[in-house]
Amino acid sequence: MPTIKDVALRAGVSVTTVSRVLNNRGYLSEELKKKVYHAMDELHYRPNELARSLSRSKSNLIGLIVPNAANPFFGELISHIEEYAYNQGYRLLLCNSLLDRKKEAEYIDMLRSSRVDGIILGSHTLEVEDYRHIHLPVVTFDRQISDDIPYISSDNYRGGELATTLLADKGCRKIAHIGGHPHPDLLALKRLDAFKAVAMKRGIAHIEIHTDVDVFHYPQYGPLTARLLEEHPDIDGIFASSDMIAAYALKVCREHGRKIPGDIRIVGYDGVKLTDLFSPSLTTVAQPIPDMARRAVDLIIRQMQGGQVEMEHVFPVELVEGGTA
Amino acid sequence: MPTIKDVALRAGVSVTTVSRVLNNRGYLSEELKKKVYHAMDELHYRPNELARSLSRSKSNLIGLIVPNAANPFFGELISHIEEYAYNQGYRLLLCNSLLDRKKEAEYIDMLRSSRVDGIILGSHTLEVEDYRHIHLPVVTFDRQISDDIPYISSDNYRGGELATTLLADKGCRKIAHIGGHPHPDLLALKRLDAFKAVAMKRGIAHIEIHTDVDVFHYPQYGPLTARLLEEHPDIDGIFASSDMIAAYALKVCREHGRKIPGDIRIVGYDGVKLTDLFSPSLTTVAQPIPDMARRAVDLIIRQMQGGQVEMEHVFPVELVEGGTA
DNA sequence: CTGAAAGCGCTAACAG
DNA sequence: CTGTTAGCGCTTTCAG
Repeated sequence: MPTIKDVALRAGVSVTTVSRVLNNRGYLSEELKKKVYHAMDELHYRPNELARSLSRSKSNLIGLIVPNAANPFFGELISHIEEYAYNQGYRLLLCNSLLDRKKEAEYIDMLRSSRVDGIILGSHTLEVEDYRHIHLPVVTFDRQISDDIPYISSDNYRGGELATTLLADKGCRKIAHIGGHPHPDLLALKRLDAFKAVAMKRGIAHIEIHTDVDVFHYPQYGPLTARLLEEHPDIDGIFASSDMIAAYALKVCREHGRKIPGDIRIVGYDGVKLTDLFSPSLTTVAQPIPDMARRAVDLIIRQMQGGQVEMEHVFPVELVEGGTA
Repeated sequence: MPTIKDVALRAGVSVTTVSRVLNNRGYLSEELKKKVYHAMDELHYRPNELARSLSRSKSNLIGLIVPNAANPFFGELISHIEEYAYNQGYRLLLCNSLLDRKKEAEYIDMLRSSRVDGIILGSHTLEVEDYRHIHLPVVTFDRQISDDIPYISSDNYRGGELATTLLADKGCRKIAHIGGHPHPDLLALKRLDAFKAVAMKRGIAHIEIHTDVDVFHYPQYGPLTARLLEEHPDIDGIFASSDMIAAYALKVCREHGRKIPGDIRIVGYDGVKLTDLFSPSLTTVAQPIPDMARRAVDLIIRQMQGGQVEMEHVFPVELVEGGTA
């Protein structure tokens, strides 16, 4: 593979000059540029980013840790983050933590070794302390790790209000919230808070059920919903903490002979593309995923440049009325 | 950030020695190792992978280009590839081509600049010629680019047979195949071939419809299916070329008042996790995604090591009977 | 405006 | 068995 030296030789200039045209620094006559570019083309030259990164001590790499790329929500997030990062001149190093503490810690180490310029955390199973030692631009999704690490989230409380209010307005008398384990650090918990508050205010019976630990292990939501229906046959509204959970709830309700939305109304959360693939489409509280993805990348870049950044980035949600509520 | 030099100084040895314990090369007394490890710990030392990669001219990076990480099939693929690659000591550089020729070409250039050790192509919109110049271990999914680039696919023809035979066995009299644009290079075309062959043999009326270009632009499958139902109201079986397409077909059929599987039977392809999230679960031809992911990584590694590899890697498919057929 | 040379952090001959 | 030293390919002072 040709190096900058080969190009210099071929173009009859010094490596410094080649480097200059490569980075377009300082004055360079058109003629000179042409000559160098020509040599590059002839040799099929591709600058070695490893060497550049090493020498500049800047890799233009962003690490992204998510629980699982196979999850539709994270799939969309990844897709948008990658796209925007690429447009800003950054490459993406992707990691699936599978919500495993040890693996997540390893990944963080690995990313530091890789000298990424920053880390976007969509998964954060570790303790606050573990994150303080990263010493790198970081931004998290849906968790406030410390007051010097910016976070991005949707307006969870508002989302919970929208969903629950919709159920109430549609006349539900007994509603349930289904979600993952309510870890106190998770901002998604606010969806539940709002659910309770609205139900209370509207004088509606409400119950909450959740998984033990792994929020993203979907098969468990089937039995969970089934149990809900058996123990509370009079349930007529469900607020699921994600669209995937809503989909499972929808399925199980139907299998139990309930008409949706006739007997039971269901509202999801996230607004992933997949929602309109169901029949009827899922009614859901949509997060502006592309905007959030973009913000994540921007925050990494701004921190990298030493800029001061806001710590809270709460994005507005929107109720998308499908046919399940 | 501490360097190997700092560690050497702190441990009272040379950098060579530190490098040796880092790579566990040659004989090293336990005592010496301890000393070095201790120094590393004290300094919170993390070897700089950029420097290592540069010096060894091996990055332990694998580039993965997919059409879109938000697509459930690719989401699962990415997830498995990442997991296996990581276990083998490789990191993943992810790219979304969005099926855009120019972008894909740019990504390939970028990955070469990044000195990835190999490229896994889940997206391949370019001409054969463009790929011959990569000069790097490559493996593709579902497309045979040339006879020296290994490819991975499911047994498309067999899958098409399974799906179509199922429809025939269930008594369908007029069936349709819905898929993306049938690009001749795409191995997925064999699903269609099998569909036609089986339908012919069983004496069943059959038609095929497909999108114009972008296979992964799902919204278009709605209208496409709607048109199908209007022009051929007597359709009683659909073989969709992916689970996502099947999901859209399911939805549209229902919206047109058809009972599934009573009036129309639907079979998908891929076997993504999402299939059992529908009610009823989608009947589909499942590909062994984890095995295929693993093979992709193995093939990159083996080629990298200069090993000779088979060119064809066709994986068995399995009919998964959900409730739509 | 251009080039020589030092250095980014690590590896690997090659000596000792 | 351990250390010296010359790269890996590029950037960036610092002279000229």
